[in-house]
Amino acid sequence: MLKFSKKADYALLALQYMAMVQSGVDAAPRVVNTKEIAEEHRIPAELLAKVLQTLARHQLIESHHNGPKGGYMLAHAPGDITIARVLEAIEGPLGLTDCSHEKDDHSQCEQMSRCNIRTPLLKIQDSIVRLLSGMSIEDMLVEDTPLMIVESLKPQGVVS
Amino acid sequence: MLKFSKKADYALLALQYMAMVQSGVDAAPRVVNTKEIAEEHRIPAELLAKVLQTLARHQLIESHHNGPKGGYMLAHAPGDITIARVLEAIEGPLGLTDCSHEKDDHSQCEQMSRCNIRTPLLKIQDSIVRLLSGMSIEDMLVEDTPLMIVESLKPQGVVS
DNA sequence: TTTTCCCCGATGATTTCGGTCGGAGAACGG
DNA sequence: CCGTTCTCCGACCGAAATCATCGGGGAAAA
Repeated sequence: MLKFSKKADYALLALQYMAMVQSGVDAAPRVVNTKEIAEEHRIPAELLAKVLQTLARHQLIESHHNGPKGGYMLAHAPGDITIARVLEAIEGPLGLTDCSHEKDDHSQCEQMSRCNIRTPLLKIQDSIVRLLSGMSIEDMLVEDTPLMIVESLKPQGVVS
Repeated sequence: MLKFSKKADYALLALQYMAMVQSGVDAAPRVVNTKEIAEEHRIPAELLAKVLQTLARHQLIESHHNGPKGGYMLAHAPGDITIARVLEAIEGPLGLTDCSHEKDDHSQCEQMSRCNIRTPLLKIQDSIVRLLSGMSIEDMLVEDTPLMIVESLKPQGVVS
């Protein structure tokens, strides 16, 4: 459960590789093509191509279709590309429930009035989104990944 | 993305309802049956039944098959039933990637040696699991759900 | 005995996901 | 100048998981 799709994995893999190439020792803004990433990570090139197309359509990377020397480049600084943005580009708006992005009226979900778990789940979802928004591709470059601290505030003192 | 399955939704819904009945104004440890929950929340009874069976098999609730007065009851205090436990019971061990529960050797994933995103993703996963483990069914009973605070620590000062 | 409940298995429909195919445009080599 | 080669791009298709349903069986209460 909570598993990323392979497309999301490939997207993160590719973006991390592109950031590593660009921000690496040679600061030359090189253009990388699909095959290079696919061979580097031993993943099917066709599926990766579709993932990169989606990323380009969402402005996360920019495509240079210049024939044999074409390819992709990051459209933003690695620190500005958050995990949340990548996931939203690949798999649409992220939300735990179907009713995450609906108004409080009962337009869609009939049983919203009887639903007692919507509010708590929205809280959890908000925390996860904030978590994913706090980590960027740049954070995946360093060896020691920044650690996320999560602590829960319980207003009323409940006995554990 | 990151969406819960309907079975997970039904499980949380049912557990919250059972907790509300048990910990409500009448502290009588009443037994609730499948049909009652299904009609209360307007969800298909057959699927809910299977969900409850799964929860019982994982010791989260206990079944009382006492004929017409049979049903289910919480097996633990609502504060001891975390969201993480529920999700694991319904959908198996939770992990962002396929290689979450593998050792560091290359037993399964061929490209693990080339995978530069495994460590960061494991960090994120750990945060999410900690988040889901920090919230219980009891927290879904109160009106104002406890809020989760997430903050990221960036060890080395990176320019934003 | 009849009803009502929990329990388990098998089945079909719907959606998503993973993967593959041909087409259009631009640079390189002759 | 022209064809080849390389790239990106969109449409297509089969496989797999999921959602939902049904039927059979056992046990306890009415």
